Amino acid sequence: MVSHKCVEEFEYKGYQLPPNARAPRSARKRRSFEKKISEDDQMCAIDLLATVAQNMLFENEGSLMSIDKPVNGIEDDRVVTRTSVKEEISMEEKPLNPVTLPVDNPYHGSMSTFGFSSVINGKVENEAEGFSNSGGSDSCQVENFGEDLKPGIDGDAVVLDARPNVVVSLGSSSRTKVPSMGTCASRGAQDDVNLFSRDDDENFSGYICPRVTKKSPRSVPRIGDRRIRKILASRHWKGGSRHSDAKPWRNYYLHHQRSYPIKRKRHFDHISDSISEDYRMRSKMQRGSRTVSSMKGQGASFVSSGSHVRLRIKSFRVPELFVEIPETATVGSLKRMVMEAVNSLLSDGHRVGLMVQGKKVRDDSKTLHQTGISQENTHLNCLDFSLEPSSDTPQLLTSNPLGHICEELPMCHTSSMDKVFKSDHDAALFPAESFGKKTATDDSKVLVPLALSELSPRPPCHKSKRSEQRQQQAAQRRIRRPFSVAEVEALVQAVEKLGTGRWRDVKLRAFEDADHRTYVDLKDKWKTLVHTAKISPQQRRGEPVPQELLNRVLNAHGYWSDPVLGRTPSTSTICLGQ
DNA sequence: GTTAGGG
DNA sequence: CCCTAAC
Repeated sequence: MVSHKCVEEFEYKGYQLPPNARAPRSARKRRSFEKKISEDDQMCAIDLLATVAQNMLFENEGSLMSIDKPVNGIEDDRVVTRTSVKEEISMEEKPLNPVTLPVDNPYHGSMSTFGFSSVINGKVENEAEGFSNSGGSDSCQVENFGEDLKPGIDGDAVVLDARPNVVVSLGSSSRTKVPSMGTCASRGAQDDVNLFSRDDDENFSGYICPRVTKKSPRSVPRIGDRRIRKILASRHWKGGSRHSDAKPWRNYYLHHQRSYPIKRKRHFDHISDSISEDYRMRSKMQRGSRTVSSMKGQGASFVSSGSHVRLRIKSFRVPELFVEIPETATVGSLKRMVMEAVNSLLSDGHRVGLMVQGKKVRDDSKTLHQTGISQENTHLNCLDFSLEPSSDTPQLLTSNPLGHICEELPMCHTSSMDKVFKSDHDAALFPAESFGKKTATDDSKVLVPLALSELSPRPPCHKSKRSEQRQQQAAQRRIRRPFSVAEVEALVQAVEKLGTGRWRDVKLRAFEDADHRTYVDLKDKWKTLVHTAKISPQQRRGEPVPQELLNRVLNAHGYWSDPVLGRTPSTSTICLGQ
């Protein structure tokens, strides 16, 4: 008999011809799915916001930050500092204005004393959505917003690039000085947005110092961090069939329904130390703070009598969060998102990690003294508290259908992006242009990176059905990262070589180190490149792709899509026959 | 896990 | 960029 066999590689005009690679897979027609997102799926920022706020803010003595509330994994016997904090709060701080959050429906605007307002270009924008109507003590100061959130600038969205440090200060009766920390401080002061939230006595302050970077958002955090994505993917996205290595989030980005659920990172059990460090609570032992008398039960081995350590958690940092919000959304909506972000940082579901002089202390049974925390070294700034994900149930996002509030929030879409405080080495791939390119009918959005912990808590929602949970769980969209010309070049070259059906190979070949580019991304980009190449230059958007590249795109596309024409196997091509 | 294609 | 279906 005669065997017919095609050899492995072909080559022609620089194209390498893999076996059976040219003929595109037969087109598959799919039925057009109705939008499956029901009303129930819609989640509004206010849901979580209010819920979380209710959960955490005003428990017990009405302390704004209810550190005192037991957090998962925290045992009374070890959280000395927790108690301390509590005591300090109760001793030093006046209670907040009580806020009534209806138990049956916590979602309806009772965020009074914990609202954000903003001053944009010197103008106070008061939202009318019951957000900061706390008895006249408006609570926000936004300095130097720098730019308006003006709609319709060529379709460009305004990017508020916040590498914020939400700093929550506790335990000071004096006016809270929000410490500048981390990237915030190093970023320069211009165009910062400071959002303060506080009660009448300013006992609490959330601080966000984003930078308005419509021009050069170079400090966008990486979203595609491989490590994170792997964790996420492995833990929660088994069912998804997406880019397996990068599937921490789901898409609930409902263009047409204009309802954008808050997307938050869930927390994951084995988040690494380095991650949890992002949630570090820095505490400084300070002399002169009030006596903390809550070492009960632990005093056994605690050095000499009366040797109390005075701790004060002065602040902690939280990582970033992105809020994508249309320019047409209200200021109140934005504030709500910020609010939600902050709240989510503070609510429970986490445990506290402790580091002493850089070393993690895992043994909860140790005394402070044994651990090296003593009166003598309280002056050392050697204690780090971190918020770590509790190891129990995974984080589930839930929401309740919320008709009318959703209407007030035509579009709100929060996406917690990457690990914060990540290096900026990927930031270059996040050019400003990335936020434009929307059709006239497409609402521009504003990306506001905010602080948010991917340890975001479980909102105390009445999660009823598992399906709901799943839907809520899905809530993260990767940030848009337009391809640079260089990337396009690399892509084109790879496709020329490998063809249009081997995206994984393309990825490996040309984008191996680009964690944020999955092979699906590459495939998608190629798709758009082909389209771009076919339309007139006037219709093109974004950073112009050199015509030469587009020509190559068309060539390669035509070449690889035509199963017969356009290629004349040369060298190693051998079809064995007869 | 990959690939293709619609949204 | 996301999602699903088909491999």
